[in-house]
Amino acid sequence: MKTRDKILLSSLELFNERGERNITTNHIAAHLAISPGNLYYHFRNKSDIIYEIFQEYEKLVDYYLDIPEDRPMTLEDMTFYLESVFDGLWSYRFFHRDLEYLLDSDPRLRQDYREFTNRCLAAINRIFGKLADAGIIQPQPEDLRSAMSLNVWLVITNWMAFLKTAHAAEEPASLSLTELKQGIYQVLTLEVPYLTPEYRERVLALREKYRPTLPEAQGISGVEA
Amino acid sequence: MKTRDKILLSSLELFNERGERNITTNHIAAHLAISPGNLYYHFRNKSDIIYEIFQEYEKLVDYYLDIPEDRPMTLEDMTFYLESVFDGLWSYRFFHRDLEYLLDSDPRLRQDYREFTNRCLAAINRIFGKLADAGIIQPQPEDLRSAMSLNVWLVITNWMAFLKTAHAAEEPASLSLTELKQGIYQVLTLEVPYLTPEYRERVLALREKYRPTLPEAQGISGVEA
DNA sequence: GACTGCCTAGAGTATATACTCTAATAATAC
DNA sequence: GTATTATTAGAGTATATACTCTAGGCAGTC
Repeated sequence: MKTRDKILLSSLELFNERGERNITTNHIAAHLAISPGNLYYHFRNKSDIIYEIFQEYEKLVDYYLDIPEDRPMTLEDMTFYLESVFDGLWSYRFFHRDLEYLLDSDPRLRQDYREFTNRCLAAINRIFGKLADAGIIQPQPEDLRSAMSLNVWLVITNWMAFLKTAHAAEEPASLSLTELKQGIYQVLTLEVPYLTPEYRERVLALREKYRPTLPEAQGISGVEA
Repeated sequence: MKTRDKILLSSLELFNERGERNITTNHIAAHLAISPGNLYYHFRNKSDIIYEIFQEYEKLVDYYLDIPEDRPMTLEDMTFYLESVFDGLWSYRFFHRDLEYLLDSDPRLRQDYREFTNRCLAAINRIFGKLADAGIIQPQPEDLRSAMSLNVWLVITNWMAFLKTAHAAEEPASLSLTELKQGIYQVLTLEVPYLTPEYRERVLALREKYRPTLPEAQGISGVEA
C-alpha cells in the first residue's frame, strides 16, 4: 500500500480509538514508523488528512443511502439502511466526537458537512415517504415528516456519544459495534406509533432484536420511575 | 466578587463562546487581567474549574427537574420543564460540545455525569408518566416509555450541536437562545402521536410557537423530498 | 553512469500550554 | 504595631504540537 493511503488508514484508526484531539501528526508518523517529514510530504497539514477522511465517509454514506425509486420499499430495505448508517457511523466514529471543533477549523469541511447533513435528512425523509407508500407506516403531512426525519437524524448522530458517556471508565475501547447497533432500537422506537396494523407486529419483532442487553450494567435503560 | 468566583464566571463565558478546547488557563487569566499564578492559587488545574462549573450546571438542572408529586401535571408544567432544560443547556453549552474529552480527562466528572444522565432520564420518564396521568398523552407500557425518554434526551442534548453544524460559518457567536428553543419543537414532535384527543389541539398549538423560522436560510428544515 | 522525479529521514523550530516558584502586597488577628 | 495568613504578580519551565528544511536514497530512463 502507498504511504499516502497508509497515513489515511492509520489516522482513521488512531482517531477512532483515541479521538482526534489526542492524536498528533507525530503520533501518526510514529505509528507508521515513518518520519514527520514524510507525512508532511503527503499532506500539507492535519486538516487535510481529516478532510480527506471525511470525504470517504461522505461517499460511503451517500452510497448506502442511494434509495431506488423504481420499486416499493420493504422492511429489509429499511433494516439495510439502518444497519448501514450505523456501520458508517462506527467506521468513522471519531468524526462526530469532535465535530464542532473540526468544522470550526476547516471551512471546506463545514460547508461539505452542511450539505451532507441535508442530503441525509432528505434521504431519511424519502425513506419515510416510501415506507408510507409501502403501507408500513401511516402517511404523515410533510411538516411532521420533516420534523420526524430530523429527530431520526438527531438520535442517530447522538447515539454513540450517549453510549460513551453511559459507560463507566473501564477499558478505553470498551464500546462495541453491537452496542452501537442498539441505536437502531431507538430509531425504531420513533416509528412505533406510526406503524400500520398490517406491519406493526413485524416491525416490533424486528425492533426487539436490537433491544439493549444488560441494561442495568450500563445504566442506559431501566430507568426507575 | 471574589476572584475565585470571577474565574468560574469568566471561564464559563469564554468556554461557551469559543469552546473549552480553544480556551487556555492563560486566556482566562488574561481576560480577568490577573496573573496565571493567581488563577492557580485558586484552582489546582483546568479540570477543577470545569468540574466546579459542571456541578453548578448539575444543580441548576436538578432544581428545574424537581417534579412535584402532590398534584397532577399541567401543560404549563411541561412547558416550564422544556424551557428550563433548554435554558440550562444554553447557559452551560460548552459542556456538551467537548463532552467526551472532558469525561475522558476527569473520572469524577465521568462518574457524576453518568449519574446526572440517569437522573435526567428518570425525570423525563416521570414526566411522561404524569402527562399520562393527567390525560395529556396516552399511557404507554414502561418499555416504550423508557425508550421514548431516552429519545427525548438524545434530541435535547444533540439539538445544539446540530444547530451549530447547520449554520454556515458567519459570525462565531451566531447561535441564539431563540434558535435553541426551537429544539422544543422537536421534542414536542416526539409527543405528537401520543396526544389524547382532548389535549391534541392545545399541544399542537403550543408546538407551533416553537416552529423554526426562516428554515430555508439555515437549511435545517424544508427538506426537499 | 548520470540525470530526473518521487519519496523519505530526521533534526530542528516557533509557538503554545498547563502549570510552578518566589517574592511581594494586602488583609486580618492579636 | 506586629505577626500571620490570604492573595496576587509575573517571570519562568517542561513539554507538546504542528510543521519546515535539508540532504539524501531509489527507481526508472537514456
